Amino acid sequence: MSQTEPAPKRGPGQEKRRQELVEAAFHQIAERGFEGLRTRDIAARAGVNIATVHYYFPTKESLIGGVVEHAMARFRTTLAPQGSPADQLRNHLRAVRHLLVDEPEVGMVMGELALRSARDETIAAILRDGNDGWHRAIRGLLRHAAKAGQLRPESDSDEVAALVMATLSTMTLPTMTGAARNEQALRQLERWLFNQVID
Amino acid sequence: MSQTEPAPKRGPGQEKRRQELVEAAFHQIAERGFEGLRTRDIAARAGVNIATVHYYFPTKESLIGGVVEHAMARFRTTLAPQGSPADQLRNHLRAVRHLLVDEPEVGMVMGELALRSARDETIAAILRDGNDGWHRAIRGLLRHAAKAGQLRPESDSDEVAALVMATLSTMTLPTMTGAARNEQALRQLERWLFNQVID
Amino acid sequence: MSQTEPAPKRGPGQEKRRQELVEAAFHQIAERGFEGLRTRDIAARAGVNIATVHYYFPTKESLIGGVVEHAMARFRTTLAPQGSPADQLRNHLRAVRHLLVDEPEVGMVMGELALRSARDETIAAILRDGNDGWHRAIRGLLRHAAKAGQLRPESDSDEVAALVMATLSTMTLPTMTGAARNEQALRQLERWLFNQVID
Amino acid sequence: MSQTEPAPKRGPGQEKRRQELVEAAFHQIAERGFEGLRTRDIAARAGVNIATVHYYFPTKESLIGGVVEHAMARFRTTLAPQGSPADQLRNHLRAVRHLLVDEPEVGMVMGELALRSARDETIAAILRDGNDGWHRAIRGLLRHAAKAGQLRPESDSDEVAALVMATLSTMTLPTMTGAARNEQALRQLERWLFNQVID
DNA sequence: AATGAATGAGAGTTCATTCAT
DNA sequence: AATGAATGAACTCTCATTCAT
Repeated sequence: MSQTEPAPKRGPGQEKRRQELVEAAFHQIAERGFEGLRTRDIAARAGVNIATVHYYFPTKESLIGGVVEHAMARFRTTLAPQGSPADQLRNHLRAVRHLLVDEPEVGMVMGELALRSARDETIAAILRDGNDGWHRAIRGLLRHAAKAGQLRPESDSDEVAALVMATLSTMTLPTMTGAARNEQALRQLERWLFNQVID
Repeated sequence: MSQTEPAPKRGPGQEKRRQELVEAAFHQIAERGFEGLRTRDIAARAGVNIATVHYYFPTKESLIGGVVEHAMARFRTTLAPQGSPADQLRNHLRAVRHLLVDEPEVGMVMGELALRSARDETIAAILRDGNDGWHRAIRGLLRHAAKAGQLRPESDSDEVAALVMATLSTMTLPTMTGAARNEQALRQLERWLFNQVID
Repeated sequence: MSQTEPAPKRGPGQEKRRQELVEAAFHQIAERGFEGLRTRDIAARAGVNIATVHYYFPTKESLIGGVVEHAMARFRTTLAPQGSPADQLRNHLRAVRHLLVDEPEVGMVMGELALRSARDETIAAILRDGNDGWHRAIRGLLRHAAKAGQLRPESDSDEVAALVMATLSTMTLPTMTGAARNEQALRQLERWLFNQVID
Repeated sequence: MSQTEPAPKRGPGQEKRRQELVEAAFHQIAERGFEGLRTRDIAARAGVNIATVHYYFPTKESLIGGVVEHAMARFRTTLAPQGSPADQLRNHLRAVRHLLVDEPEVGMVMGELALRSARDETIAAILRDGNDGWHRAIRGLLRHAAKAGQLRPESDSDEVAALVMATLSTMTLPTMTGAARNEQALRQLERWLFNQVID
C-alpha cells in the first residue's frame, strides 16, 4: 500500500496532490457531512487555491468519488487472512472496533455514504459490491470455523453473517444508539458467537 | 387581518399549518437528505409561499427541530405495553420492522438525524434521551422475561439490549448492509434471543 | 405600445421591472457586446441586486431572449403604413436611418444578434422570421409603387428588395465600412431607386 | 533545448508556430465568436499547451491582433489589377463572393472584428485604414471605367463605391439578411452598375 | 522551446431570510 | 395569515495568466 512503485498517474497532476485533496475532502465530510461540504474548505484544508481542486477533479462529484474509494480502502484493512477461521473472525471484529475508535472519521464518512447511496446510484453500486464481499468473507469464516469445530455448527451462516454486519455497521454511527452501547452490543455478539468474551 | 376568532395555541399561526410544514420537511429530508433540503421545496410541497414557512418557523433550523420531534414520535409507537414481557419484546421487534418497511421514510430521516447529531448538540440531546429510554425499556422487558422464565436468565441484559438496538438501528439505513440482509440479521437476533439455550 | 392596459404579467414579478432589466441588458450589449455581457453589470445598471435579475429571468440566456424581442420591436417601428407605396418606402429608408442615428445602440445590438445567430438557433429563427417579413414588406411596396407608376417597373422586386435590405443592414454596423460611407451608400441607393436624392 | 540553428526572426519562437496559433484563433473566432474565444481551446486546436500560447503571445489581446492582420490579408486578395477597370470591378465583386462562399470563416471573423472595433480602437484603426483603401480602390475603378465609357458617367463615384462596399459587407454576415438574399442583392447591384442606363 | 502545475479574480447561479403589503 | 419582491452571502466552476523546470 505504500511501496516505492511509481504512482498510477491517472488524470492530471501527481498522485500525491490528488491524494491530499481526497483526504482533505474525507475529513471535511467526516466533520461537516455532505451537507456542509464546500470546495473552498477542502482547498483551504489542503492548503491550495480553490482552482487547484478543479485542476485535479473537474467537479465536486468526481472528488467525492475519490473519497468513496478512499473510505472503502480503509475498511478493507480490517480483514486479514491470518490464523484459524475463528481467529480471523475474532480479529476482524477487533480490527473494526479499533478502526472506528482510532479513526472515528471512517465511521462518519461511511455513514454519510450509506445515506447518500439512497440518492446516488454510483455510490450505491460501490457499497453494494463492498457489502456483498464483506458478507461472503464473514460467512466463509463462519462456515470454516464451524467445520473446524471452533464454532457451534447449527448456525445459519448467512443470517449470522448478516447480524455481525449489522452490529458492526451500527458502530459507524456513534450517535445512532450511543457510543458506549455499541461496545456492549459487540460484546454480546461475541458472547453469542464464541460463547465467551473476547479481549 | 381582521378576524374575530381567538388565535390558536402556540404563538402565531395554526397548529395545522405547522404540522403540514413539518411533514413536508420530513418527506423532503427522507427524499433528498439534509444535503438537499431547501426551504423553497418544503414550501412548494406544502403548497405555500416561501415566506409562509418563515412565518411559522423563523429559521430553517427551527423547522428541522419540528421534524426531529415528528420522527421520534413515529418511533415511539413501536413499544406497546400489551402481553407478557417476552411478547412485548417480540412485538416491538416486529413493529419496528413493519414501521421501517411501511414507512421507509422514517428510517431515512432517523439516519439523517443520527448523522447530523454529531454536529448538532440539540439533536444529539434528543436522540440521547430517546435512546436511553429505548434502552431502559428493552432492558426492562429482557429482565422481566428472564425472571418469568421466558428467556435465558444468564444474559447480561444491558448488553443484550444494546445488541437489539444495534440490529434494529441498522435497519434504518437500508443500504448500509443491504435491505435483505437486515431482515436476516433480525431473524438471527430473534433466534438467539428466544429459541435456544446456548452452550 | 404605452397605454393604460394592465401588464401581461407573464412569469414572476411586474412587467415594469422586467422591462427595466431587458433595457439594462440591451444597453450593456450595445456597449460591451455579448463578449462583455455580465449579469452583475446588468443588475448594477438597473439598480438592483444581482439575485433580482435571476428572480425575473432564471438564466442569463432567458434575459437575452427578452433583449432579442426588444430589439426587433424597435425595428418594426420603421415601417409605417401611411402614404403611397413609394412614400412608404421613402419613409422607411428615412426612418431606419433616423433610428440608427438617434439610437445607434439598436444597430449595435442587431449586429451582435446577427453574429450570435450563427451559434444560437433560437436567435437565428427569430431573425429569419423578421427578415422574411421585412423582405415581403419592401417587395410589396416596390411592386405597388411600380404598378402605380411611381417607380421604374422593370426592376426584379425580389432582388431590389434584397439590395435595400443589404444597404440598410450595413448601417447597423457603423464601423463595417465607416459611418459616413453608410450615409453615402443609402443616398446612392435612393438615387437608383427613385432617380433622385431624398431629403 | 540544445539546438545549434540560429533563432528565427521575430523575438522568441518561430514564425511557423506563431502562424499556427493565429490560424487556430482565427478558426475559433469564426466558430464561437469573441464571446466564446478561450485560450485553452486555441491551444488545443494548435496542439500545444496553454503556456505555449502565452510564450508566443503575451496576452490574449496580442494574439487577437495577429488574427486581425490575418483576416485583412485574406481580404486583400480580392482586388487584382488585371483587365480593364470595369473588368477589375466585376472580378472584385466575383472574388469577394467566392471568398465568402469558399471560406465563410473570413466573413464571420470580419463581422466579429467590425463589431469589436466599436470597443477596441486598435482594431478600429486597422479597419478604418482597410476600408479607406478599399473605398479608394473601388472609386478609382469606377472613375476609370466611366472615363473609358464602360460605365454610366453621371454616377457620383464616391457614393456608388460606398454602396458597393455596403452590399459586399453585408455578405460577411450571412444571417444578417439571409444568405440567399445576399446573392440577390449582389445581382441587383451588378445590374444597376453594369447593365442599363437609368432614366 | 515548451509545459504541468498553480492561482486570483470573477463568472452565473442558488438560497435562507427579510419586509412592505 | 400569507405573499411577491428583493437581497447579501455564498456556492461551484472557469479563465487568462504565471512560473519553475
